[in-house]
This record gives sequence, structure tokens and C-alpha cells, in this order.
Amino acid sequence: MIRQEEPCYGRLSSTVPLEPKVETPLGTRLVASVTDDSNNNTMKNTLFDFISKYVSLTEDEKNAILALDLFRSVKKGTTLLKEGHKSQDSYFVLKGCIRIYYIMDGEEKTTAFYTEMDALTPHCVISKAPSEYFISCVEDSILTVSNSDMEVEINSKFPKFEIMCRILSEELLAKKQMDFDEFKTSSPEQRYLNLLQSRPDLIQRVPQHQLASFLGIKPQSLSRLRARILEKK
Amino acid sequence: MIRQEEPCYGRLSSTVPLEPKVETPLGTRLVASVTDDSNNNTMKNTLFDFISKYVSLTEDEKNAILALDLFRSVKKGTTLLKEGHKSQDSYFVLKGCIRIYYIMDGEEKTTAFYTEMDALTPHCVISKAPSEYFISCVEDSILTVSNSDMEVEINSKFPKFEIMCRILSEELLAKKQMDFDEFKTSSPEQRYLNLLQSRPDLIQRVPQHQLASFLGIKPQSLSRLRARILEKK
DNA sequence: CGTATTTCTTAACTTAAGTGAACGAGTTAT
DNA sequence: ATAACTCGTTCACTTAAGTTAAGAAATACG
Repeated sequence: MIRQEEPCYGRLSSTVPLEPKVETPLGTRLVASVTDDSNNNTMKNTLFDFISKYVSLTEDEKNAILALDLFRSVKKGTTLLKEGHKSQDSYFVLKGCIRIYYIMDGEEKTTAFYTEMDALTPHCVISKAPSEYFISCVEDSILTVSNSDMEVEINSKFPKFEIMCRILSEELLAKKQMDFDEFKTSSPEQRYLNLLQSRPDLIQRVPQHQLASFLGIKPQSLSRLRARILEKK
Repeated sequence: MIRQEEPCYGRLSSTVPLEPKVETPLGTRLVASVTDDSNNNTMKNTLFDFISKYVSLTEDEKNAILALDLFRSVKKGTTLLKEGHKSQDSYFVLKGCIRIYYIMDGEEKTTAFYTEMDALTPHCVISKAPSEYFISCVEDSILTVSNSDMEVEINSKFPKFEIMCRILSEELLAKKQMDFDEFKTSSPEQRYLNLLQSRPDLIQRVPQHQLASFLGIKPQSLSRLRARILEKK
């Protein structure tokens, strides 16, 4: 049926020695993965470039962020969050792809993909209740993983971050509403064609059956729909 | 086809004299409506009760908000925002109901309803581009209407508001994702039954054809679906 | 390397939504 | 008062998605 995935985390070029930990209730190990410094620097720049679109940071502020040791490399298939579990972690995708999915009647329903430059604060972090859904890695990925405490700390130290978070959330909310509107007002075929325009990469890098539920249909329907589109041309 | 609606605004018990204005490109009038002080006080309390869930305000801060003269009463049918127009206005519904709708192929597609205690910052305020959609009043309503400048001013004066806006946006974003997920993973019939549970008032106060597009289907399908549900029982 | 598993596609059939049209009830306009 | 219009419902028909099943293609794994 559904393959069980092994959580597997790694600090990215941390100055702190890498210690394998046993942590989750299910006893799955969090293991460090192999990384290199140039990769790490690329990721730092990616993060700071993103932030600079919202606020400009001093060196002190950049160092305060780096001191939080947020970078993690995560293997394809890793489950970051499980249904029924509590979590305080928010994610920012520097490289790779993660997804939200539900298991309903023994079937996976993928509802969202997060790729490069996408930020995700799971609902359970906000509601402080057990999670309704799973989050897992579609590809080997590099993420920042930050918990609520870190954010409270950094926000109170640097009001700039508070502002950035507000602007970012407002933007994402308005965009989510637009995506939702587009979904409601179009047919599965239109949705697929639209995705082909707006996120062509997703169709390449993501399995069809995950794409299908993302489009609100069954895998068989997506297959048929694609065939229909091809013969039209 | 589609009835043209007359914009019609009114300050609520304002200290400023009520001046009818001619303002929109279409030359529609913005007229004051009849209100009374007790109503006004109720609305103030509703607003401050809402805010108090996020931050606690001093009298000074409350007065600073009141000084912005945000309250407006709006008649049923009033168009608050038109497709193609730019706007800086955000809304908070104290009483009544407003909706977002698109006009596609000469047909209205309603994608969202905002009722008591709902906040709405239109996409065009964030994107600073012309609006993709309309916003209009489903019922006679009382709103707060605030523009970006006001928010910048009040946020810089009272960092508390910045924090409140951040928390609120984060909450709304997480909730919107959940609503979107529910929509994607259920059939029109399930969506209707779910709405019956979660927002039973909406089904009473909103016309069926608006509900239909909100549920992502045609009015005929909603009618049929309701009949189907009835005969099942 | 070959076997097992997962993933994708195809097909036949069922079910439900889209379409176009018609009707009655209620509302608005003249 | 009547004509025009909106709104919700119903019906017949079309189209597309859900379901079940089977097989091919790709991938994972021993």
C-alpha cells in the first residue's frame, strides 16, 4: 500500500559536531548527511537574497540568523511531519521540493508542493493542535527549519523580522486566495493547462499520482486528460 | 444580464460632516446612510473585542484607531472594488456580508464570502496592480475600511499593530490552506454538506447561484445536489 | 541480473457535473 | 397593472470524472 518513509535530517556544514539523535516517538533516527562548504555558502546567499527583497540586513543581523543554525539537508522520502503529531517547525525551501499530503481511506491526497523560495508554516504550528496532515520530501532538499521559539526570539531582538514576516504572510495569503479562486473557477483540464504555464517544472519533477490529487482529480483522470490534450493538438 | 450596482458608502456617526462625493470613474455617488450612536458604540466594542484576542490596547491606542475614522455603513449591492481598478483599501466586516466575484464569459463567479469578524486585504492592494476581481456587499453591512497609508502610520506608531497583523495574517494563511485542502479533497456534495456544518448561516443568507460558484459548480448542479441529499434522508 | 513493487496508461462501465431550455414564483421597473 | 427580469428548479442530453480492472513501463531491491 503506502511505503513507510524514514525521517532523515542533516545539519549543513555545521560548526557543531554532528550527533545522530533518536528523537521521534516512532524511534526513527535523525542522521546527518554529507555536505560541503561551497554548497552551504550558496544556500546562505540564497536565503539572504530572498530576505533582501523584504528588508535589508546588517552584518549583525545576518550573523544572528546564522547563529540559529537553521540549514538542514533532507533526503527524498523523509517525513518531516506526521498526522497526529505536534510540531513547532516552519520550513523554507532553499533547494528541492516538499509536499503536504493527507491519508484518507488509505489513499494519499497531495494538496500542496513547496519548491525553491517557498515558505511553509504548517497549520498545526498555528493551531497548536496535532497535525491533520503529513509533510514529506519529494526530492533531496535543503531547507531552513525554524521553530516558534527561535522566531519569537529573533523577532523581539530585531523588529525588522517582525515586519518581514508580516509582509510575507500578507503576500502569501493574497496569493493563496488567488490560487484558490483559479482552482474554483476552472475545470481539471484548465487547471492542468494553467499549471503547465505557471509551474512547468512541477509537472516534470513530481509523480503523476501526486499531481493528480493536487489538481483535485484521480490519477486515471489525469492520464486520460493528458491524452485528450495531446490528440487535440 | 448582470445588474449594475450603485456604490453607496456612509460614515458611521462620524464627527466629520457627511459630504456626498462623486468619485469613481463611472461617476457613481457615495452617499451617507442613516446610523445612530448606540450602533456605532456596538461596532467599536466588536472591533476592540476582536483586537483584544491578539494584543491588549491602551486607551491611547484605542483612541488612535478611532481617530482614523474607519467605520463605514454600506448598502446591499454596493460595489466596493471593481475589476481593473486600483485600490489601497482593506476591509474588516463588523456586521453583514461581502463577497469576491469575477466576471468570466459574462458570468459572475463568486469565490469568497466575508462575514462578521472576517478581514480582507484584496490581492490588488498587495500586488499594486489593477484588481482581477470585484468586491460587493451581499447585505447591508458595517465595515472598517482602512488604506495602506493608515496602516503604515499606525504600525510605525504602535509596534503592537505590526505584531497583530503578522499573527492575524499567519493564522488566516494557515486556515486558507486548510480550506483549500478540504476543497481539493472533496466532491461538490461533500463540500456542500461540510459548509452546512461549518457555516450554516451562509447557506441561509446568500443566493444559491453565488453559493454554487463558491462550491465550484453551476447553480443547476447545486439545485440537483440538494434534491439528491433530501431524497436520501 | 531478475524479481517485486510502484507508477502510469488504457478500457469499459457508472455516476455526476455541464449545457441548453423551459417553467413558475417572486421582484423590479415602467 | 403589466411587462421585464431574476432566481431557483426541473428535464433531457452531453461530457467528463470516478471506479474497477488489467496490463505495460519504470523503478527499487535482493
